[in-house]
Amino acid sequence: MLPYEHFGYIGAMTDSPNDVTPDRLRKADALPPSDQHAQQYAAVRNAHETELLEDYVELIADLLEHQGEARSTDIAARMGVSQATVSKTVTRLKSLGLVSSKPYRSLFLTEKGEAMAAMSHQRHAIVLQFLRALGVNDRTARIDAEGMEHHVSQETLEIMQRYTREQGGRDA
Amino acid sequence: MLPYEHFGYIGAMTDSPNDVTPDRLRKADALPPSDQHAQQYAAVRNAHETELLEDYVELIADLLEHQGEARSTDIAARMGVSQATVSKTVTRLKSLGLVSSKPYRSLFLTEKGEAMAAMSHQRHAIVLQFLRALGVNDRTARIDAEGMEHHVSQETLEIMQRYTREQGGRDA
DNA sequence: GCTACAAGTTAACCTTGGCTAAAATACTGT
DNA sequence: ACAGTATTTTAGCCAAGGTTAACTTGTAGC
Repeated sequence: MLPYEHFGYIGAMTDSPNDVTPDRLRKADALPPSDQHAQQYAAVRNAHETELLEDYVELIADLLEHQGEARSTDIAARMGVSQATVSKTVTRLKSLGLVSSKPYRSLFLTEKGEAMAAMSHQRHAIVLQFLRALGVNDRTARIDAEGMEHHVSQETLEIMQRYTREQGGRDA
Repeated sequence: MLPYEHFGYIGAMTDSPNDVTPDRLRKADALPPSDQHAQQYAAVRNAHETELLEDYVELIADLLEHQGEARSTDIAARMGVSQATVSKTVTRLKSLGLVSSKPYRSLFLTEKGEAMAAMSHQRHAIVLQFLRALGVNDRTARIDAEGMEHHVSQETLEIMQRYTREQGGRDA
């Protein structure tokens, strides 16, 4: 079954009397020019390519920090994936120069990997904190942040950070 | 080259003196229990499965509305992808009962497809308007919305909608 | 009504990210 | 030290989403 089939959204929101969309937003309904549109999709496809890599590297960094080592069993458990899959992906991470390890041994990050992990971690944290500052429930915020983090631009991140700061200050 | 390599983010944000994260957020640093963590990733993988399908139906609906017909050339151009790819994906959409068409003819949405498109379109609009209400530049907002929309939960969507409403009212 | 070009399809290939099952290596306890 | 268990890797499978190149179908113009 496809997700939307049990996602009772339409009835709840269509033709809502609360639609106060200002006119300046109505233009959202027009199609952008083809080439710009294509670039939008390209950006998403592009993000997808690095998503998984970032997730791995981020997780490895977390494991190294919190448990002292990053074993593929743990990664498999945390990612909810088989160890074989982890092994294959790690091979790819190595070939990209993000991870290093000797066969059958625990994993480490290269400098490049650490840079990526740090960036990823920050982005993740900013998005998560932003969602919580907005008032999203912790559990939901974590799930949304995991999915959203790879698609949030630098510009938006900065705005989120500013918002969180102001909001955090307000109820502190 | 990987995207993060030209994304000068770390220097700008690490150890910022503006880190006023309240203590209640510090726990974000701890790893969640393995099984919960796994569910987060599973949710993301799940979203990925329907993402492309949603993008297609949404685009087809837009084309039907704005140009009267949805031809695969246009889809290919707007998605920035070859026609062969569109053809293959459309075959999949048909087998899922989302799209209908006779060979070599223009595409239509089934009821199921329309339902999905409507939901997708609303979600997209909410996220896009939210980002703009936050103060994100239009162009950036479009790109971010395209990527984020599939990862935003019902709960967060409602909060975004509320925020947009309040914010929209404020400067109207 | 035929010819030429545009649009759609099919075939053959690639990479990624899953899986299971089996083999190789490392670790642990007696 | 070595037997048994746990971990990691490898092999072989699959589907999705891309590609190019070749083929089919549709449509316009003369």
